[in-house]
Amino acid sequence: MDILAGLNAAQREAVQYIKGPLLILAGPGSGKTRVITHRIAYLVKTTGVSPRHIMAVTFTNKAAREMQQRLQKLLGSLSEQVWAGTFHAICARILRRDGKSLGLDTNFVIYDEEDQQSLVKQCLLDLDLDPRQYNPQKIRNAISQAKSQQITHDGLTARARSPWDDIVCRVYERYQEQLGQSNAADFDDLLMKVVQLFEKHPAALEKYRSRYLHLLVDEFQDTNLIQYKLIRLLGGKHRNVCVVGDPDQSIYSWRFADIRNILSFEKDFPDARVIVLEQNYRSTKNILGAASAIISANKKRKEKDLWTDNTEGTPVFLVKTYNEQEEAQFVANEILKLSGSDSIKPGDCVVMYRTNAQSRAVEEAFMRYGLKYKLVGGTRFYQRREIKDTIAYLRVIQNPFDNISLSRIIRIPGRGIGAKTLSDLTNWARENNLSLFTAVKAVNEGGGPGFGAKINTALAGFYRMLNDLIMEGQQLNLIKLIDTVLERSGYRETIRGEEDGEERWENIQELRTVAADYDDLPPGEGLAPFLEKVSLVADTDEIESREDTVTLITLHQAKGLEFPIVFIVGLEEGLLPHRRSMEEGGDELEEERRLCYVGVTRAERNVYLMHTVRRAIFGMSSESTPSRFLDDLPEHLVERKGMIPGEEQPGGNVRVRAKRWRDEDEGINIADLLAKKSGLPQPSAGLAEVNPGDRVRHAKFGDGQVIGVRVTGQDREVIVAFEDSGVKKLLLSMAPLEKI
DNA sequence: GCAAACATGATTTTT
DNA sequence: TCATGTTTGC
Repeated sequence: MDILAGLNAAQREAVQYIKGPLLILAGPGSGKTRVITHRIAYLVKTTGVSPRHIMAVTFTNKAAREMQQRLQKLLGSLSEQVWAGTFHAICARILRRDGKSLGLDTNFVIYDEEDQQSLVKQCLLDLDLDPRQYNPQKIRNAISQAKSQQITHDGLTARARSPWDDIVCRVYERYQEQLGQSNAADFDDLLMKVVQLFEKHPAALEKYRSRYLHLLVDEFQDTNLIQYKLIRLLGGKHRNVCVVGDPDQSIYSWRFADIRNILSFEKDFPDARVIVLEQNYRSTKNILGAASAIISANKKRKEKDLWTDNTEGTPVFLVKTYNEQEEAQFVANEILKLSGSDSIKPGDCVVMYRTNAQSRAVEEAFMRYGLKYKLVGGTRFYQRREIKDTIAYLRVIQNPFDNISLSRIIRIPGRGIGAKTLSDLTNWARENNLSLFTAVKAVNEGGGPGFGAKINTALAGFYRMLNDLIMEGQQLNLIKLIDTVLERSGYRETIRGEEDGEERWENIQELRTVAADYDDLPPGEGLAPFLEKVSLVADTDEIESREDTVTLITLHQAKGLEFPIVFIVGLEEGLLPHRRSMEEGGDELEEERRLCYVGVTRAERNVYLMHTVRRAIFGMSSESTPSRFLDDLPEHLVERKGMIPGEEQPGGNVRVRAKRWRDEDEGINIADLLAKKSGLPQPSAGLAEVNPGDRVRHAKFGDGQVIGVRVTGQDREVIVAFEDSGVKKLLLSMAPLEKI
């Protein structure tokens, strides 16, 4: 197979330029992944580089997996020798192997954000600081930010400028101490410690440098300082570093991604070749034009000239609806319409939004319309309480000094050990500089802070159970171990008795399925790799896409995906751009704009940019203003739908508004058919022509005059001033009203 | 120690 | 509005 076949000139150049630093600026839909994988294949097949000498770094497991799969197709089994992984997975592996000199034992646990937060809270308590006064979340974030720049506790102390900084520093110090005692590393540590390792131990660095002679980095615009440092260290000698990214798609600065890394790259590698991939293979001309218009308004930006050979396509639809219910209803209606008349299926459609809360209205409408949907994100699998609990048990078995996991499971299920006991125990452990596990052991041996007989018995039972499980952990295969843990701890019984216990239990069974991959390993040896896997994986493998299922997703998560039909809802000031990014400086606003750009550039055929007149936020409905991003759309690329300016009437002329997207549709209205068939209330149906000023008669209240009409969800609320019964609010669909 | 009342504050979330 | 964490009463 010819590796270069089907590549355009720029792509080909990027594939063939293999010696020395290379920066690829890849516009959306420009075949970026193709270039990376073909480049690797080219290195191996054409220039004879051993796949063992290639490392490819990604941000997500999904990206790593996809890369691996595509390499498999190009290279066959040779592809397995390429080290393709996420920053965190790669670093974790390096630390397991070589982290001893940094005080990390090979079986260290990896703390996720929730664990980090618990630890911060504990540290605050240890330091006699009130967690309500000093927000643990903010402190966690500050520590994470410091680590992302390789600023140690000492370094942070040196630059502390305010009382708040001092608090952060004190917590940071204790926090690191506690991580050490628990033989734990948080996500940031994985990176920071590898950099420390390489800086302190040149031999270790040399080992990896001489092994991985070709380095590729995907989504380079999302790297933070420490990640870039790592790349420089690993690639600094052979300088065969290829980074691929798009500054216009940088949307993770709040995770400390630093767009300046792209500039630094050109400074640190002055001889770097820069290749820009500008041809787009994904979208129509109109969509690309709209996207370019939006992103061009950013000031701090490298100009890129995207173009496409694709057709012009339909205009970008600019849709205005009254509120979020009608917005969602429009989406549902449109999807049904498209899938009736066009070659489009619901599975080709995606609804994107800025905040997760916005999915609600969409879900409700989809349920009414009988549309299947898949919500991406939400409460993620490994974040679920029952999953975290189960994993915490397993972690303690693997590493009893893991204080955070131990304090999680000691009270669950209830075994007569409560908050008070736990805090006494924790304090005693702290005073004696012991781990929680050792403290429990001490109580069992007649020491400890001195509890009553009842608590002593409870703790003794807990300690015995843990010991048994630790022992048996050595002798059981993973699945048997998990079953034993759930049974012996009483967790199974407890969880199944709870509300939605069955669902939770099924989730645990799902975890057990993941464990099946490690069940064939010899007794005792499956646990460690299993825990590694679940610590570094944010989600279960994606459910395969189905033809009949619409995807609901945040704009952030949509990066890297593509769909024929894209709906972006809530393009309103305060939502997109989000109000929190409007407060200060232009930088965050520019990022919001990039977010919008990412959304639009996901589309292949159609884009619907939607906004409302009123939207409920935190339960309170208020007027909304169309997003400033919409102002930048050139009129000739746009077609308006929904409420058309100039045609609306003050007071809310319901009929005209509803008509717009229902009656102009040629052909049958599938939604109506569906609704009738299923016997569900027909959305937005039965709209009587009622306007303020009309005289009406009510069966009970008598005659009156309509003084207002308001849209509420699917219905209209009519306010009528009755001659005899006073002012009443009535639902148009329910009230026995007739016009007189 | 635990359940129910109460207060609070609420983007985005690759690992 | 609603989910989460904290206080309160048994």
